[in-house]
Amino acid sequence: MAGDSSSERYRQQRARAVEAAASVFAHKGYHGASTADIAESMGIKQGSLYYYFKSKEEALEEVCLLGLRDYVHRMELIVSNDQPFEARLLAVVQSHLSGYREKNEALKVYNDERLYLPESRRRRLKQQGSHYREMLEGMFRNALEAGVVRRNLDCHFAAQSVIGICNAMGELIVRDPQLDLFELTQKCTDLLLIGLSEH
Amino acid sequence: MAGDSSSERYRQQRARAVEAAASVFAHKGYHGASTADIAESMGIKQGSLYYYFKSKEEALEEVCLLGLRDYVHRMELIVSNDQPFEARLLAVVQSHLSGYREKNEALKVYNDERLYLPESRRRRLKQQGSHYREMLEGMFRNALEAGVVRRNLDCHFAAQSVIGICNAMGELIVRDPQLDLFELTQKCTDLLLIGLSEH
Amino acid sequence: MAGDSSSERYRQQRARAVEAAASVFAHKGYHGASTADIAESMGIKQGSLYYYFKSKEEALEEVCLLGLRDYVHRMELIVSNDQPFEARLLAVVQSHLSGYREKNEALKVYNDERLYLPESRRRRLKQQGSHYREMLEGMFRNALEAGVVRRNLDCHFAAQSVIGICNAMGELIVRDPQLDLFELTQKCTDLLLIGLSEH
Amino acid sequence: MAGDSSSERYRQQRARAVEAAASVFAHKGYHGASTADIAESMGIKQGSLYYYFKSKEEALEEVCLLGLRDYVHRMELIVSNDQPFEARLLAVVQSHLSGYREKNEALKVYNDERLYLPESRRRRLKQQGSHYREMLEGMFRNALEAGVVRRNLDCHFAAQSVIGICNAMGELIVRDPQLDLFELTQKCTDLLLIGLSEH
DNA sequence: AATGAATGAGAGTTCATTCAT
DNA sequence: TATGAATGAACTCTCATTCAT
Repeated sequence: MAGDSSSERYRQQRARAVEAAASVFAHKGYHGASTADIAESMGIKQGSLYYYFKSKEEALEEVCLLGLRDYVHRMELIVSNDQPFEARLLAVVQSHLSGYREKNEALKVYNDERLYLPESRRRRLKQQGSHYREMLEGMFRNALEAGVVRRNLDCHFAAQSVIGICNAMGELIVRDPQLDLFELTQKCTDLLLIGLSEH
Repeated sequence: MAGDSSSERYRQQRARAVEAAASVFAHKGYHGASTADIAESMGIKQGSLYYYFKSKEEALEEVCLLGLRDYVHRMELIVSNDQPFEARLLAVVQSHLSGYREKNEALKVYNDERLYLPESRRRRLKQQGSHYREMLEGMFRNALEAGVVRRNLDCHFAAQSVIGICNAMGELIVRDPQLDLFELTQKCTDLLLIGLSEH
Repeated sequence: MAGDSSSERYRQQRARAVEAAASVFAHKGYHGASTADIAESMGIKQGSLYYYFKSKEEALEEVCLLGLRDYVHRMELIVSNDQPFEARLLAVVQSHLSGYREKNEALKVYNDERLYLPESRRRRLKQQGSHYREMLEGMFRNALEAGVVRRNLDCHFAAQSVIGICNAMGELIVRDPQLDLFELTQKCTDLLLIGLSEH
Repeated sequence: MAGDSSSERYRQQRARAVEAAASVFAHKGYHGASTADIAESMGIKQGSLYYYFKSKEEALEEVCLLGLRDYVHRMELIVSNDQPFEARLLAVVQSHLSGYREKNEALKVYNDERLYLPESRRRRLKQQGSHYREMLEGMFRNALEAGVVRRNLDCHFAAQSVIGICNAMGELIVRDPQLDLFELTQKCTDLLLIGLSEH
């Protein structure tokens, strides 16, 4: 009745495992978290975790992948849209910041812990991550051609700054669940567009 | 003869130990680094480290403190100076970014690893850290009164953004030792002051 | 209709399980092999193995028993036959060596791994194993009475030697599937009968 | 006073560790033995074992190396000696059999467990092991030229047989500490030289 | 001031085993 | 008859820490 019950259950539980790992890694860091923590957080015993992951490292990789997935996907939507630069930038910031709320902690883990993955595992991540930054850079290059950003703008630097600011806000967002994301998004976009000074 | 030779030597070695710990923590993270790593990096044996630190945790605390010390001190100098806002902001950014180069890796450790300290140990750090942010906020409030920044500016957010952008650049700086700090400082300050857009 | 189908199937599958275990134990050793290895080797899942064995230990016992069964049986045939000593010895060697090929790996497992069985389980094996050696010893005693072997021969030692040489060859046989068993059998028998020296 | 005390102690303890490992592996097999068993057998705690070995595998390698060392060395002496073939063969057998007594269990471990070492680690062993068999083979080739062994003798097979018989006796020797090695050596040599039959 | 040796707690991982389905 | 899921004990290995010297 309920569909492919056999592997369906597995997929569900594995998804739960990834989320549990995301949450634990986000709060304790990769090395600070134990597999027992993860297991407990999803209500199974430590050894059982290995039914879903071959290793702790694989768990980290999955979490990072999850963190990136929607994030990259949304960027693709934004870039393929036909809106003015300012609107796009707002969308980027909004997507990034809201990521910290919804997609709970996986994105934070990607930002903070991905370096603990061995080079081999990081490759897939890098592709997606670079893709993201390149799309952002491309957006700035378009804006440059359109004359809506400063002529001397270093697009690589600009992309990095957007990401940097958003990440800095991530700390605040995760720590304070009451924070008004709408307002924060505005402020970030304003800062990026017109800076802090009076005209 | 040559001064208080016995305890002088101790102070020197202990300073070396803190630096060694800073370097190792910066590269491997607190949990990823072992006391053996630290000892080796300063040319002594694992056990000997405990002559200088009571525990690994204490080492982390010392590193964080070191990371903050000059950083805060330089901010105090900047704030007490009588220069225009733009020059001060530039000085802040410059101080922050150059910190990643000179003051070795202690600042990076403070940023990335301080959360692994238990609440009790974090108190002293918080004082200094808050002090820093408050000085920065104060700087913005002064600028607000002087009318050189936007009337609706959220000073707390502004301070956070400055720190966030600088931290984001830290990644780049640590990774690429050839990077031109002067140029980067300019770009950051420009971004913060006038944003990315044309006018 | 086609016979007692239900339990017939069971018997077949169980036989397959014993053979699978034999193969895996022979290649990886008892402790080096996992129940998952065995299950995989017969195309079922780990848990299903317990439908055929109560424990891994029981599997080892069954394998050893299998390894001995035909081996002992053939010895019985040889001993009950009315041939001259030389022919009988040849037959023994042939039976032993070909055992490594045909009766797959169960005999090798008996030789190498039986010691991991607890005393209680080893009892049945010992009976059969001793029986084998005693038949061989008896063969030598007959030959001694018949005057076809050296007068001072220690029959116990002789039996042990036959087994020892054959086992040593077992390594070669299992490792090299091309090896000519007929030739090897000749060589072993020659060695045992006339030694290595010129007359 | 007592020599290079610092590393001397270490060397001694490490030697004890190798012997302890030899003994435990010999009785329980590599996979059946735990590092806790080894540690306990030398009176230290499990973790401390890793002060002497980087891994359990390294321990196995060291044991095998130890098992081979004297064994190979004695063969070198025998081969370089200028004695008649019969005397040399006796010496080989004697050396091999007595190895099971004196050099305690390391040789047995080499024989039974070396296959559990990964290819990379086995290389050094193989050199020594092959060296041994080749020296033995060479001895037979010399005897062949001198006409003291059968003209049609397969020297490789002969060498393997010597080793095989001796190993088979090893089981007996280890199990029965009272066994008269001198007598057993004679019997083995006789068997190898003149076989079991009357003339 | 520094070290070698040891410790013990805890980590990640494997695995024989169980059991509802 | 067979499986997927889970368990818990055992195992190898790491590491912060201690201490006699």
